[in-house]
Amino acid sequence: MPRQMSQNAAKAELLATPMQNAGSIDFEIIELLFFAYRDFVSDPDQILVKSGFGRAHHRVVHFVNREPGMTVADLLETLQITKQSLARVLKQLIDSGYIRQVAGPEDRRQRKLYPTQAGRDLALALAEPQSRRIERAFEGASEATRASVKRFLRGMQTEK
Amino acid sequence: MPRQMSQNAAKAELLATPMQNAGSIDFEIIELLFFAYRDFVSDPDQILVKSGFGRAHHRVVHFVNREPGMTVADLLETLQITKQSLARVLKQLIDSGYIRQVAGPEDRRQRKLYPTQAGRDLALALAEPQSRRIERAFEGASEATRASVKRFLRGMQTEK
DNA sequence: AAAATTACGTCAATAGCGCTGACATATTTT
DNA sequence: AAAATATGTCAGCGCTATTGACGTAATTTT
Repeated sequence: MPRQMSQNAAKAELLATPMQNAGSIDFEIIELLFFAYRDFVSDPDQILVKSGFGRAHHRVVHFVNREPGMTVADLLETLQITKQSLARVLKQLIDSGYIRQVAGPEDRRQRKLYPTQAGRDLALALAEPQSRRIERAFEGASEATRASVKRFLRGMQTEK
Repeated sequence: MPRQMSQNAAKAELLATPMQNAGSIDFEIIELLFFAYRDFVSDPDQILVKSGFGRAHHRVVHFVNREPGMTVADLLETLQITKQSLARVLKQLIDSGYIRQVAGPEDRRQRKLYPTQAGRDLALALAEPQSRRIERAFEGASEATRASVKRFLRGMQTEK
């Protein structure tokens, strides 16, 4: 029965069993991270499309608001992207009046970045739905639990 | 002194104070999520470039391994992308021998997706460094803490 | 003072991954 | 027979990232 055999051979290479518990890998939490992060960024994404901006603009406006006076090099270090990637996004935010550059007082090659009031407002508007989502996820949680989650997230980061 | 005044006016629009504690928004955890997720996906990304694949391939190969026999529609629902987005990625995985399609036994319009052994191996290889990272982040944590983190991540998801 | 380095900007080309819109085919349902 | 469904495909586009190369101004080193 060559026909049957070849069918079996073909079928034999297909795996019908769900991947789980393989080598003590927790696939569930891997998926939870994927879904959680996807929905977490979906809130600001919806707001950003209205302004013609994207996720990259969000990141820039966020960190400049968090640390006004940071330099372009600081920002590249924080975001871990290339200056060519940053260039367009930063230019658009400056042209749109959300961020301004000031030559460094000591080192005038540097461009210190500051938010305008519009930039601050935008950063807050983007953070708000994310914050609400986080509060909802923490609903009923103790301070200890919040601390545990933060410790976990810190532990997920690559150490530099 | 019009010159001085215009200088002051320009400066007045720049905010030098770091954005923090505004309206009880926890900016720290927002950043922790960003950094944690970025580093979390960096592990598989490094492996994937060697095969000429990307993050989208990872997701497809992951979920097909988690639920062998899922249809294209199931996958689109899970990933929440369009079929056009999925098409190229899925085709490449099929052409490369990581995934196979089988016509649905009841509804022959359906294409049930199964991993090959190579597909299973790839999914495991990609999950492994992520799992190690998660274990490191949980190092010393109790079962209760792990459960709390999972509950938090579940709470971050948009309810359907 | 000249040379090297640094901080930043920019031009050009490319890749990955998502999107919309339109159309085609096979199959199942009505 | 007609309508709906599941899937595939073509074409074009947008956003974000990449590498490589080059330019300019300012600072540091020699």
